[in-house]
Amino acid sequence: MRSHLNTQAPLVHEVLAAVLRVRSATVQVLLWQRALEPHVGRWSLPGGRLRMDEDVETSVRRQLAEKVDIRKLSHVEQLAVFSAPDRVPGPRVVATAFLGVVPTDVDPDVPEDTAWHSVDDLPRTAFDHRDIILRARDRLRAKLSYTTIGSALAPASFTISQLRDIYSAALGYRVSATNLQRVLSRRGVLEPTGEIAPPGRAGGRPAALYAFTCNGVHVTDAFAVLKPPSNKRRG
Amino acid sequence: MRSHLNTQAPLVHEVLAAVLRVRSATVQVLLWQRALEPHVGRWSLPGGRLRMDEDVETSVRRQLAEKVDIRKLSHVEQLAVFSAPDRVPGPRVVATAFLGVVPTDVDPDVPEDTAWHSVDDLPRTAFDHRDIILRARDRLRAKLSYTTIGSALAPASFTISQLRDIYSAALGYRVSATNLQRVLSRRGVLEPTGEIAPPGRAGGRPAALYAFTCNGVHVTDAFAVLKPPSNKRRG
DNA sequence: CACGTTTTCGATCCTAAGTCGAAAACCTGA
DNA sequence: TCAGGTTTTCGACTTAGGATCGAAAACGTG
Repeated sequence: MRSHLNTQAPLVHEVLAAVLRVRSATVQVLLWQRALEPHVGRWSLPGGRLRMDEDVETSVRRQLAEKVDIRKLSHVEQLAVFSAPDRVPGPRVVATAFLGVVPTDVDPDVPEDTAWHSVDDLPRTAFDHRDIILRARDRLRAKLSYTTIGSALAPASFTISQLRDIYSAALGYRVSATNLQRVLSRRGVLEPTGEIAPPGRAGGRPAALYAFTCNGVHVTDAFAVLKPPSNKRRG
Repeated sequence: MRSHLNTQAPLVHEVLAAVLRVRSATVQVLLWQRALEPHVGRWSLPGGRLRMDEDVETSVRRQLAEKVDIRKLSHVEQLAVFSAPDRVPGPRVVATAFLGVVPTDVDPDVPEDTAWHSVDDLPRTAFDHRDIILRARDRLRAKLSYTTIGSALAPASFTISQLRDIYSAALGYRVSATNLQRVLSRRGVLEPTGEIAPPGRAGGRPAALYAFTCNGVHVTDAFAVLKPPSNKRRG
């Protein structure tokens, strides 16, 4: 069955990364503006061609390190394959899309043609990249409920209020600090560092600093849900 | 950046399907035995090369329909990309793996060289196909908790006991019929057909027939978990 | 030092899953 | 026909964990 594998039209495999972070109470994605046709001026996801000696994850990490200055992503995972025959003009290109996450506290230098954009207010995007971005955001939202992917969004140490703001921005609805605190604590993924954050200049009780106990993102054993507030039960 | 895409070494993209079903209280996967080198005699997943005019999902459905007689899979979804440079000998082949599901009641004709194998007791498999199969099983298990993928495993109508056996086999641990009934009913995905199944020849109260209300597999809005019974809470 | 502000913590409510056991409905064989 | 075995079904109870609220704690400022 694999006897004449090389006898067909050429096919290119590229990797693309939707790198997300939370900033200014919104989810942002890293995009760069195309300088060449096709789709000049439109914004597109970083990535590029898969080399022959690397797998897709190695490739996406390399290209992110090369093209934009992001060496310490807090999380990377496969998202999906995008393979519509006409997804890009010209020769066939199949893409493996990734979800990347950067903590709120780091602010990596990015090249001139690169910038963060709010996912809720995207500029004109190239090819099918808009679909990929939205898919990445949905994945992030879903995983906040039953994994420790929140640890990839948050800085190394934080107050519960800060963490609440991060979760709220990522999920798109207000979550309670009390409940977030208890849910994560009960799961055993949150622990106090012992340190205290200085209060804001408006006063207020100084907040305790917390950190995630886990290294890396993993599924919570008995996972449960952080539900949107409102919609009550139905009969 | 995409100026000289065609100037590199050839790359082949294949699609592979781990088609699962529940039978004889086990999860089974459809495999075919290789007749050619490399890996002659080993068992491998159905699939094949991606054509230039189709996306990966179209491709995997076509190849399943061609190579093995499975035209009505109850569910198909992307699993992951497998792309280790040396995953197959010879020219580079990147694979998009799929999870497929067949209901317990249909028994499609399969070619001579093709057979169902228990996932818990696999024969010698080719390339990295064992990893793919196990990944597919894990995905199926996880999704039983928070999606309606059970509707893809089950026949069109069934008794709660039958459904319990299906869930038990797929999950690998005994689930309670009472609880399963209540959980699925509360989610609104289960409804009685009104019909009654004849009792077994050992007697017993005749069981009511049920059916899933949903067409297709989707995530339950407020999803929760079917947890393994035993392990009690920790202090 | 009264007042506004923010965090923190306990108490309570509620949904939904896990468990148990009895009743219902059927068969078979004496 | 009826006693005993079998399987399903249903209700009641327990338990886990998320949602909500309000009071207390701990800080600034005027």
